Amino acid sequence: MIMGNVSERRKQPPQVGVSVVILALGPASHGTQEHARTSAGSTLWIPLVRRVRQPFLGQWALPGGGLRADHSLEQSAYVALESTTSLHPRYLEQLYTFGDPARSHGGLPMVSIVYWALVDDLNGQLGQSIDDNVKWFPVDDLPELAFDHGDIVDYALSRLRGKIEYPQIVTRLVGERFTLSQLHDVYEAVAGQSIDLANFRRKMLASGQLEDTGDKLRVGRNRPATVYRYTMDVLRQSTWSDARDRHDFDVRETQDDVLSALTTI
Amino acid sequence: MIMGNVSERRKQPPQVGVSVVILALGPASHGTQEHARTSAGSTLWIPLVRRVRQPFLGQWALPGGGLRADHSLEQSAYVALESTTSLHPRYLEQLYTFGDPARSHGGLPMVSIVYWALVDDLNGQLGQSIDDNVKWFPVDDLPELAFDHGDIVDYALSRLRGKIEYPQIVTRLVGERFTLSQLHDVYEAVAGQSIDLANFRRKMLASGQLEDTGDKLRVGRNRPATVYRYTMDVLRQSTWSDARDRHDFDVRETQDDVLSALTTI
DNA sequence: GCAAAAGTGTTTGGTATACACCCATGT
DNA sequence: ACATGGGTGTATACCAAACACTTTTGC
Repeated sequence: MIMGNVSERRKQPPQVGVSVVILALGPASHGTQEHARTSAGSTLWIPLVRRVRQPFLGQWALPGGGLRADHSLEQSAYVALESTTSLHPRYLEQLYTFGDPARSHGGLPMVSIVYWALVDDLNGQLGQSIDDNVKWFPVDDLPELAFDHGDIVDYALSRLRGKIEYPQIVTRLVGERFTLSQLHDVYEAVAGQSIDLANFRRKMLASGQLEDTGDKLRVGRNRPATVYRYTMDVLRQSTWSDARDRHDFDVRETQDDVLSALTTI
Repeated sequence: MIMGNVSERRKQPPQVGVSVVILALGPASHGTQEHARTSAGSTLWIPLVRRVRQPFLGQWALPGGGLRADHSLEQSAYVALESTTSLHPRYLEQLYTFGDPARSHGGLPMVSIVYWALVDDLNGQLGQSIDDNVKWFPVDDLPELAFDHGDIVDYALSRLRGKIEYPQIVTRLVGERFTLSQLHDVYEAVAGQSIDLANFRRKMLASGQLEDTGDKLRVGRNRPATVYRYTMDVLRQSTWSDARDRHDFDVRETQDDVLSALTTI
């Protein structure tokens, strides 16, 4: 697809694509004195792909793909996600659209509509990299990223921190049923700092959002902890203030939407 | 520009454009019993353009325009804004990117990168509509909008409400120098509800963000009010939590950037 | 009994809210 | 003097942080 000379191309619309910041809970990264303070703990991990062309050839970058007129942006992000991790996202939300001409650093001007996603707990999947060009990294020990992708990851993390209160989000990380310690662990992993456990317990229980399942769970050889879940009320209603955040769909539905979109018109 | 038949077109990337939600402070809209409660007050106004083609021909819609590879998204939004209002934005920030195929309602699939902007107080400019196809409306009395633009406006308002605490934002609405009553008026206009003035005063003064200019301002024939401004410290530092919000540039600078972008490469 | 994690109590300080009240000014 | 908006005081309630303490389990 040849596009004429440079001065002609300047008036053209730029390339448009979708990128995804994929986050998952995993074991605490080793060698970080940072997490020696915060209890044993978990950390967030993120998959990156190695670039196979200029610019930034060989550097790590966010997974991404193109747009199609018959896909919603969310569907495009979904496809990009699946093609790199083969995991199903448990949450998917638009982050921001980046379009500064300077960010392409010598490549074609590029507009990236960036999504962020949560996927299942990935314990055990870390070792077996499907592809040599895809690798998971702990967010507190990332390599240098291509383009402005480092900033983008930072932004995704701040967004997650801002939404950790929402049951729809935290549930995707800790699961449907959890002890207060597990929930606490997730909060600390996301916040990146320690949180007083006693106050955390009270705050959570006082919120009225949790209900006792009646079960107990013994992690080590210590006193068993009671297992909680979010109440149906809370999970159903979007307590979220703003309308654009209503993207907590069940992703299996969206897969169907992809199919229906392909057969519509 | 003919693009082949429908099934071919489906695999193409969709059209991409920029739209802008432009907000300005103006007099309270008449005939709204809503604002009888909240003091005399002001309201937010927004300019809309009448559509001159299908779909939604004749309906009111958000101003917008195309993208160019040598413009940043912000610059494109800036151009779209100027061409409809001939006003300079005092604040401009990306809102969201809309791209569901269904939203075009029979038109070509369209991705809209939406910005929201604040412009100067528009008292006096309301009557003299430059163009018959551009008209200002109070946000609490909008007509039915084309596409999903109604939702978009709602979202822009919720975003503004979420950011009213930021000096960079509120300053663009109330000006650099203001009495606490004026500031209070703006807060009420944005929140859409009344706020206890006494507590508002204390909260603002206790924040340490304001400093007395030494001047007094008499609005009617009552006791003169002291004039405040935000401290330089506060205005300089972005106290904002997230990195993507750093778009509180001085727009005059950006105009220069437009020029330099046109002359670069 | 002891270690380790689960779970409770209590104190302290800050902040939001409601509302009564005083002050300065022009007519 | 009095109406009007500017400006202050105060009581209540709630919420977050800090941290000492008790309980339950396996060894």
